[in-house]
Amino acid sequence: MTRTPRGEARALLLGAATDLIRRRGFAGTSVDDLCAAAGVTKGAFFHHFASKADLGVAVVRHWTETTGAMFAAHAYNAKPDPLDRVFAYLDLRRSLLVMPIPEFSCVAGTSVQETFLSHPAIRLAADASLRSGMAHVEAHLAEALALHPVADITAESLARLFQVAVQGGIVLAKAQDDPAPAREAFDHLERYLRLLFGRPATRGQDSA
Amino acid sequence: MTRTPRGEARALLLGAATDLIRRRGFAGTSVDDLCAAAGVTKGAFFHHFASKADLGVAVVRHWTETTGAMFAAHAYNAKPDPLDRVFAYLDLRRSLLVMPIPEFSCVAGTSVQETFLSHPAIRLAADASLRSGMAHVEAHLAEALALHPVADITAESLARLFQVAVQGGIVLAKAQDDPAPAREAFDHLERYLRLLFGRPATRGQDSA
DNA sequence: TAAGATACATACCATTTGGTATGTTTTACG
DNA sequence: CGTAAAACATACCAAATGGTATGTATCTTA
Repeated sequence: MTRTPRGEARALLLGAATDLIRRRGFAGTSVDDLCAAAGVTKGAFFHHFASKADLGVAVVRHWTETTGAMFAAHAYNAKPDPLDRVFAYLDLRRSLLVMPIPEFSCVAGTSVQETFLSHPAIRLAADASLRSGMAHVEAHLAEALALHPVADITAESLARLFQVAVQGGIVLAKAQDDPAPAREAFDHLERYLRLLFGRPATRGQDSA
Repeated sequence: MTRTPRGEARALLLGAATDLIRRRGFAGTSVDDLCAAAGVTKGAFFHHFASKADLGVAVVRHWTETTGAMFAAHAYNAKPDPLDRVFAYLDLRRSLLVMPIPEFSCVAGTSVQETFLSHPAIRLAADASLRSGMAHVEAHLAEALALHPVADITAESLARLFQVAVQGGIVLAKAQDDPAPAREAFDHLERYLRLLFGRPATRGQDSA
């Protein structure tokens, strides 16, 4: 039986925490659960994290970095038209919904629901995480608005609406045990954008 | 010191649970916490509820009934035009956002995030709760669509979008410690509806 | 190569957890 | 009135909880 190589305990714990928090939430996941899932001992846990709350902050930050890198690295960022990039981003988000629900649910969104009062540090990390996700779309939206201004609409405001659709979609998907409402939320968001920007769907390229 | 009158322990526990779950989540709230907040002993708790999970199901159901009654009783339901009722409902939801965040956050939405895998009964109750909320708007939306059909749009689908906006708005509000993103989500939703139904905002009656 | 320093593992602890066993008091009702 | 069943309260328990104390192996670096 291969011992877990030295120096990886922290990464293993962050990975396990990402998984378990998405399944059971922060309070619903014990330190022992984390250690067992990561295949490390409690000594390793408290060597790397001062407390469970400290781990919570670290996971949310780690989650922010990994997901941010994933979206930043994607091919659609090369599209010339900014609004095309926005729609491609929506396509990407829709494509993620084929995975099991825990795998597309959001660590930051789940954590902040339970910890926004009890663990301010986690709340702040979650806030930064959601803002980071918004910033990605906001950049494309700002360019699109520069090319085609829309009255009373800012890129930040629309970016926040994206996050609302993401987070709300996850809640509905969990409740219904079905990703359909999340997908549908993105469809409505796309339709809203097409109405705002005056760009009707091209036949065959809209929601498949 | 007045002893808590007989026969009210269950109601007190449901009230305390509603409050505490919105603040700390389901797993983050202990049975002792509940009893202390309700001013009741553990004996009373386990007399009325077989387990903590059982209490969870009961709170979500209780929450569904009370909020459902609140919306059903509201004055705007008497407006003649169904789309006016939809916008009035949005106004009502916006007006709720002046309360502290825990008081407008959703018991069902918060609970289902952490329990959708571990407690199927709670998940089902939360699903029913969210569906109940949707059904309310859906009725008005169906009438509005009957008067003014919109291509590829159903009342159910739009009602789900309302829930997505509600739940997503709560998540963002918690993360930012500010109800503004929730309000903004409703503003966008209203704008989307006005675009779909071809009813521009009347000067002075739109979002204040 | 000696010597910290880092990265773990093991064993343990006080407290909290959900839950139970067993009372006592109040109410419904024949 | 008597009696049974609710509606609680009190006391208790085994397990799980977050956290600590202390040990040991590995790595770095002078």
